[in-house]
Amino acid sequence: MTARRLHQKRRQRPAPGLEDVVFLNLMRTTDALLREVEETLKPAGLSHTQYNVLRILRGAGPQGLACREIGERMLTRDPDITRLLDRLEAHGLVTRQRERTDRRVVNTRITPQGLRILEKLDEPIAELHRRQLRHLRAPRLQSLVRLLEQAREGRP
Amino acid sequence: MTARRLHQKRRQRPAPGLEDVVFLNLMRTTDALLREVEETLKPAGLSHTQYNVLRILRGAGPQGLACREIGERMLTRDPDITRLLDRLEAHGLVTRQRERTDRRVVNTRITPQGLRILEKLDEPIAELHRRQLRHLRAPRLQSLVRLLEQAREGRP
DNA sequence: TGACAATAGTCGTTATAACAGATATAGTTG
DNA sequence: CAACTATATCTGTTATAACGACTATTGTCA
Repeated sequence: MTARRLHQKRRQRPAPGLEDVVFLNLMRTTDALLREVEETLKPAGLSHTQYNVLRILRGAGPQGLACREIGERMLTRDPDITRLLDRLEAHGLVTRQRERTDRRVVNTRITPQGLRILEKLDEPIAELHRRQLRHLRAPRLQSLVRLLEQAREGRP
Repeated sequence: MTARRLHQKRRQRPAPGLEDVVFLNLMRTTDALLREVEETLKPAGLSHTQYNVLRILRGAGPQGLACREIGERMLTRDPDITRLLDRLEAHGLVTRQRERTDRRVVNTRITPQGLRILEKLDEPIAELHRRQLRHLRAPRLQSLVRLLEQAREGRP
């Protein structure tokens, strides 16, 4: 047994388990892909969170959504939807309006300008994702999706 | 063909490709797992980025590392290592010292206190990861790792 | 109805991330 | 060796995220 770099402290730490390796790879891969997405969004002046919210609002259609519902649909939960929407509203990409029936809720809708920005981004983003994952053929992508779903199964 | 919710705008958007679904699931899964990790780190007063850096420094051993090297090893690239280390230094978890041979570089080392904190977290974090992924047996975890590696292949 | 809890969102504050430019030191080359 | 380029880090600034406390409105039930 060669002794090179066997610091006494090191030996005490158990070897990293497979689960830790999964987590590490998840982080690295997500970070790598996300970075390129943000690069693509930068010219439009959107963060990926803002982009995500705009897509949610487009998906919701003309009747709009309440803050809470937006929060529930987001990819990466943000505890402060209010100010996120403030910024989008300041840029004219969404409008807000208090609900008349229940005056607690504020309804948010995407504006035509917001829709235009999204439309201009649709194809570049789809193209990017295709390029990012072009190494993998459909069956592998499907396994990946299935494994990712399973990985977060049994969780609130 | 039923007409319910066929808004004219909707039809124009192409159905989301498989690659988009992969990306969505990556984001969701990473977010879900990371959230619980941060929950576990909170009592120790560390963000996951800080935790990551401490682990890198522990791995580097007593000779320490330069900022740039830390940056290269991080899971999620941070453009401002300086202030991240400032905070860790303020909490007494790392020390910094200008290199004598090359006075441009600043060497950062983890302190005994930093090591103690890490040691207290090692088992809870490993346990969490095991729990998070207990649905999946080793072969699946291995496929997942392989697919994640492939997904970020051919990239800087 | 009137007190109380639940819900929806907002605001103040601090911490951290992102971006751009500045500073100091080291290598390189005519 | 002087000028130039590259490297390593730092600083100023703005934007965003995270955490709590706070307000307004609605629902519930004695």
